[in-house]
Amino acid sequence: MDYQFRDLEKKWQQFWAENRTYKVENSSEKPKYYVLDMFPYPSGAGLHVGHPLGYIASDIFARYKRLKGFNVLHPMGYDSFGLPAEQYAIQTGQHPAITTEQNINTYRRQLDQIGFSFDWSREVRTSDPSYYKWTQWIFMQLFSSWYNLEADKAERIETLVERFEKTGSAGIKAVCDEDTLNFTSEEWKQMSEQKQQEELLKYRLTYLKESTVNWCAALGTVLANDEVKDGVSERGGYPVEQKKMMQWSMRITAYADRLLQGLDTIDWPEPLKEMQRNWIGKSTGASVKFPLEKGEGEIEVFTTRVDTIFGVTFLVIAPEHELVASLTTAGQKQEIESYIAQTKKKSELDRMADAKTVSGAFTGSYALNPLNGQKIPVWIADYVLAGYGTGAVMAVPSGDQRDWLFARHFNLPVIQILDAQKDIEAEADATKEGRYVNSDFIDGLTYQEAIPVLIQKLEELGAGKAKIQYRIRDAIFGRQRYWGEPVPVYFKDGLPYLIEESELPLLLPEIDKYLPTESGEPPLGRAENWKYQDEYEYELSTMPGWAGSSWYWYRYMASQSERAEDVFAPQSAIEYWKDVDLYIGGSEHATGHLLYSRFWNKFLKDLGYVVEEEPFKKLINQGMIQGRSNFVYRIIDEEGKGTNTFVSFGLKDEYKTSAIHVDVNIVENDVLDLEKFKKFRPEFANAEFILESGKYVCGVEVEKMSKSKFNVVNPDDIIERYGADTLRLYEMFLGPLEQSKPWNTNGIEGVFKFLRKFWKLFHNDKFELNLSEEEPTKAELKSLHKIIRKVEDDIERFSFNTSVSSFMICVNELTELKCNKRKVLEDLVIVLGPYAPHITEELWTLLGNQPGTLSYASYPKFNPDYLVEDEFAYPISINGKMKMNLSISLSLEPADIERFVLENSDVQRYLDGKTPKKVVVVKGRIVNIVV
RNA sequence: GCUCGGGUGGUGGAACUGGUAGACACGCAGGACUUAAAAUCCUGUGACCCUUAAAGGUCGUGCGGGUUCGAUUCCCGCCCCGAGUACCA
Repeated sequence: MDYQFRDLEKKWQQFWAENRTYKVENSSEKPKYYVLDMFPYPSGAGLHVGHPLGYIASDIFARYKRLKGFNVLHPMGYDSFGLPAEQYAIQTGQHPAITTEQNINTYRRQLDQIGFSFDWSREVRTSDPSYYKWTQWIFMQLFSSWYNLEADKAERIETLVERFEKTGSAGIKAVCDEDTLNFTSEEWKQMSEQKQQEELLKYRLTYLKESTVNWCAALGTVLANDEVKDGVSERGGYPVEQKKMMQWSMRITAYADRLLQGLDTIDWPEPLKEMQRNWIGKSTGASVKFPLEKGEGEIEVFTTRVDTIFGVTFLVIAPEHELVASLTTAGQKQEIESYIAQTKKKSELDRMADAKTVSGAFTGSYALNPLNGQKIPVWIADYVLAGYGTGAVMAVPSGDQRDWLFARHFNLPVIQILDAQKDIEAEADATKEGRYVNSDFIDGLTYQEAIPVLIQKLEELGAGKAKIQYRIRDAIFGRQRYWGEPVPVYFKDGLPYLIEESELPLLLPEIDKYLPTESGEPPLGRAENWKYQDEYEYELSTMPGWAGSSWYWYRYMASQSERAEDVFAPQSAIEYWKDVDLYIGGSEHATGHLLYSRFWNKFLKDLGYVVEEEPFKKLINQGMIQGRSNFVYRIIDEEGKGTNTFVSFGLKDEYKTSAIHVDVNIVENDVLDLEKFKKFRPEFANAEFILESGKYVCGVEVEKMSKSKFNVVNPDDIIERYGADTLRLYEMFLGPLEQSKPWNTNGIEGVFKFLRKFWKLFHNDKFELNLSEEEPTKAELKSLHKIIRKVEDDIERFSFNTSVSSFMICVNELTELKCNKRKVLEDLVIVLGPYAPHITEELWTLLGNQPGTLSYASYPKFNPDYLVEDEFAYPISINGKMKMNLSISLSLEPADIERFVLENSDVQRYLDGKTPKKVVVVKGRIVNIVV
């Protein structure tokens, strides 16, 4: 039979499903291996050709690991809560659950067609109540915990209550709100229940807080910082404003340092780790209090250069700083007010664009340098951000360029502080070299010497202390949305209480419309009779998109039968699978999903529910597949109107034209299918063409893959035409996995031809199975063992594209050798299996093996003996330039090789009578003659 | 600005620790088979020069230097493209 990929692929997909070929158990003699993909959000558009790239790579890896004798967990599911389904619901009135279900069905059909070896019995959907029950449960654990800095881990809130009862608030080191009270154990016991709860909320790992949030009126919701880009919402591009609201927050800051430390223990791409480090933004320095010259109070600043404190010539506080009003003197009032008004007008965007222009205003007040009593003017300026540190900085113009520019602009003094500073009249010099000058008691010291002296002095004076500052802020956890997990909380006397664990899941109630209520409450406010115990208000916001994805890899560990148990995943399963060995997904989740997941994982570990500190041991980012748009060029007449004539790309510069996107699916190798083009749009029905060499060549541009650009390629179409095995191989063949690249179908024929050629190795000209039982020759074994080793090496370093090339070389060689020997082909089938599972399953059975056993065969053992050569064609170079090859026995030693080479008549000819100055011989590598 | 990637034929890309640059594939050109086309197979294909041909030569991995017998690979300086991030004190 010819290579009938359609029948054959359908047949095997059905076989795998019916026989549960890829179902995996939570125990095995074999070592475990967990291969995870970032699960998709099931959008209405279905999969395009870019989505499966990572899935194909992970599937190859999973299949390879099975062949290598591992018990492989390789699951898939859906991140099925999210905004698009809700937007669609608002427009159409259809319940998001229904459209989500439909989209999932499309995704499943598309995924199944590609031949993935997922264990579908472990599928998860974040919007399924049996799943979000446990998302809610984790929320409850966070609510019931506090972060004990002494133990450096999260603990049950009961341990905090015990300490309050025993010794009051004294000596408690916790990550908590700033406004916690000081009380004795007696005072604690005297407090009302209400008061106690209020106090405890300041310690809980998820807590209510009035926060300034990114409010998007158009979407009717609050957005996380990473959902806002350039002052507008990432999704939809609507304006975002700052608004104060009571919000659920997650105390991720408690884990800032552990999240940073952990990065050194995991095998992730360096750029991604760097992004997380920047996001966490740890800086080591000191906080210093500058007392006010007049009246009570002080201004606290954070600085990483406390050593420059004697160079401070002014303080700058953010325009939003709480002291601005009280510091402003009558004389400066007008100036300050007009400056604040001016900054308020500027959007976030303008502020960034304006980075170079210096602006600010003097408050009229002074503070005192705590170390020498110097009078220091206090200014406001918008280059100081209210949200970072204390919203106030000490300005050292000689050491900081921004301060320097500010000083120049407003004529403030610049004091040199280190003798190594260069010309500080020209610009600031932030050096730490040299010895201090103009710096009182640290004069003459070096940077290293000065820091401890200063810190000690500041502490003595009570004017400051060493401090570590983080950029990361607590994550806002509430969304004023419908299609998300309800928060398992009700309110009594204005304070939040958890519902009982036995009452989980708290189901998402039905509502009439998916919009906020008239009074501006979230959509859940529309639910009728939705009250806890018919009495108390439920929390009306829902959880953000990242909640469900922050722990899903644990749910996969629970097998289908274990899902019924009353736990998110059985302890035995967690102890068996432990963590994800390989995680593949896009780098766009660097500071969202991947940070929150690490946070929840550490929290679950602290409470003893999971065993590993880090959830994802190794991570690979697959590159983005961009679209490759094609264009036709319509000729424009003198009046500037479009004509009905289209000119080929190479001739377009001879005319006035406009470029029009054309559907890439009617273009092949950049040549337009004219008939299909005429049917593309009615207006083109009578189109005329100016061709070059009989063809219409289209223009090309790389853009995002999107419907409006007519450059979306659907995997279904590729599979229909070439089959899934070709799609899988081709996606890998396209280039290195981690590199972004435009999708281009131009080379796919080559991969398809390769599979046909491979098929032919097993068949004669009449397509009858034709195998030989003879012993393989040396050349055949060499070809086979080259590929055995190559694929092993390639897969281990995630270089899938190079294996595909090597398969082609191997099949070319075997075709040349007319090799149809079972002993060679059987091993080759196993090696190719992970890449092209359908064709290999078919051939595996044709070879006489039990159907379905290929997936669990053993990867052939590489034998280096077959690759041993006794001769090597040495490249002979003269002055480093390759001239010729000479076959020389590998048993010869360099001295003999040198003699042999120099005696050779062709070499003599190249030397042209000159005597070599030096001959470099590297055995088995190269000979270089220097003349 | 800072951080991280990346610049190799007409195209996608290969070259793993410094050792034959351009594997493999697409495209293109020519040929075989065919009434013809598709499919398939064969040959050639970095640029330039020389030559009837065989052969040979020069240049060539973004640019300029350096180290080395030898550099796409290592070092220094610069240019360009992409991604992330940003008055972070």
